[in-house]
Amino acid sequence: MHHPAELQPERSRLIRKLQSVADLSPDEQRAVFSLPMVVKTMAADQDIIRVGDRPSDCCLVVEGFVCRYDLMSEGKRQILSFHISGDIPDLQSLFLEVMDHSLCTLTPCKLAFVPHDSLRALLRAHPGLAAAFWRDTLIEAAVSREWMVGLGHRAADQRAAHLLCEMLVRLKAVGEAREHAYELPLTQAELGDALGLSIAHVNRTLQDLRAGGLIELRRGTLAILDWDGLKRLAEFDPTYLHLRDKAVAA
Amino acid sequence: MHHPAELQPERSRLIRKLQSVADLSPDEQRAVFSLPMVVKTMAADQDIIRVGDRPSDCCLVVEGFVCRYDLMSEGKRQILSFHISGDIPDLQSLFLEVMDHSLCTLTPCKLAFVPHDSLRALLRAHPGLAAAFWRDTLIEAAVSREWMVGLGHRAADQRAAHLLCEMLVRLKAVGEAREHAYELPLTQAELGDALGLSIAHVNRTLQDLRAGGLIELRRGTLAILDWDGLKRLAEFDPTYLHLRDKAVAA
DNA sequence: CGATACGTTGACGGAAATCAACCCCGGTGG
DNA sequence: CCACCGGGGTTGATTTCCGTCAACGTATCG
Repeated sequence: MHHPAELQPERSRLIRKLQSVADLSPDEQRAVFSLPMVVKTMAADQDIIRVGDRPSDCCLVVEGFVCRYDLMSEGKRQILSFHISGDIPDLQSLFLEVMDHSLCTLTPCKLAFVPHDSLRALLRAHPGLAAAFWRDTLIEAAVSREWMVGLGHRAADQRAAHLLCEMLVRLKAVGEAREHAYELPLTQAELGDALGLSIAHVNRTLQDLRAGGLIELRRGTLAILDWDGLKRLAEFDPTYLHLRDKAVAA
Repeated sequence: MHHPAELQPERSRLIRKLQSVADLSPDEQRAVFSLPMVVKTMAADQDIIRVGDRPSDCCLVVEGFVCRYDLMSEGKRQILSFHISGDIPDLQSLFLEVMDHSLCTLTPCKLAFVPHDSLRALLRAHPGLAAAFWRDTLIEAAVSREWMVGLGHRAADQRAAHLLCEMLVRLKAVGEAREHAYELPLTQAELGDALGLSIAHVNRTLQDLRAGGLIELRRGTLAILDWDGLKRLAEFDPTYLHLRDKAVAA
């Protein structure tokens, strides 16, 4: 039986992502191709799962931007991570019954839902895949730590610059970015919720980056004009993303 | 062959910790008891592993406080997590070759080093243990996210209060705390590096908490005088720690 | 006993929050 | 067709939390 990639866009996104993180054997790739999944499209700003839910599926992002977030009293929102094509942001629900944060779409999205049972069977049958997924959750944890460093100790412009660097490298790793440009369909309010900054200050910060000739950001498209300058400002070192292909980090 | 717990303090700390997170069968416990490990004592403020290292062992904390940290330019330090008896703070090195942060002792410590090979063999032979360890790494990630919320959006006193709540629950889960008191042998500088605050402000913040009748903190011993008040201030909800024994979270 | 590390306190400054307009643009409907 | 609306972006004035700096207190230890 054949599973040509062009007929299996969901599964091939997942494989492309896993390949950026670990080395999959042909056998393992085939196993991923036979994972059952239900594809669903969602509008922007819709919750996928909420705090307290006990999901029985995992959600694979096929197209669009998704984020984890947590709400606090007084309506403040902290965005905990951004997720792109190939990510499974709630993989943790395989092992932690109840969600300790929510998941929502930031743009219109194509999502694919995989039953926990099928995933568990896959991991049991293919230890190499289990290792790859585990590795991926560890990388996500590393990204969280890097964000902590930013929130704790970096100034606003460094923090923003670091996020822009990170997204470029991650998007390139799954082939969703050009050399020094990519689609970043986020509002300044969303950036602020991720960076721990007010809307007003995000605005001023982005203008500083523009004024410094580092970036251009209009209508959801980011162009990095001075990659070295941006990296230097952010003190960006992609090691923490633990990507397999070192070329990507150039 | 018998392995009485009192003769195997290192392994029993590990088991106690894993039991707080997952349910181990007698067989799995026995397997953990036969893990080879080399015990080592270290003074306070010593690096265990550094950024860039490629360790071939994992480090189990038997006694003492350990932290992960990352340094920035201008000597700023962000503490990324605290680790206590039973934790394996560098378990990730099983899957991520190169360290993206450092690990150091905060107090004199007893540490036990387990070769990667032995751990890998253990996980291969006991899928239930693999699940328990995976679950534990996911919980650590959840703790990081909770810290992100604090660093991004909580005021200094809430942030400090939240940390104190978290440490109580974690220490109680492994039997290292009394009802509302525990040893917290951290300097204000270390608290500041974790909370993203300057030394001066940590001092003021702790005095606010004292003045509010919430805590008493002297010579490394913390007494929580008003647990409900502290939880309320911190908006502390222990769900994110995903502990098995709900009683602990009271 | 002085050395050193940790804790405490105050004065001052700055980065970012808050509050409040205002602009621009695409969509919608009368 | 234009008026209106709402979401997103921009800007300025003011405030506040927290950092920085500097001094001083206090305890532990060789």
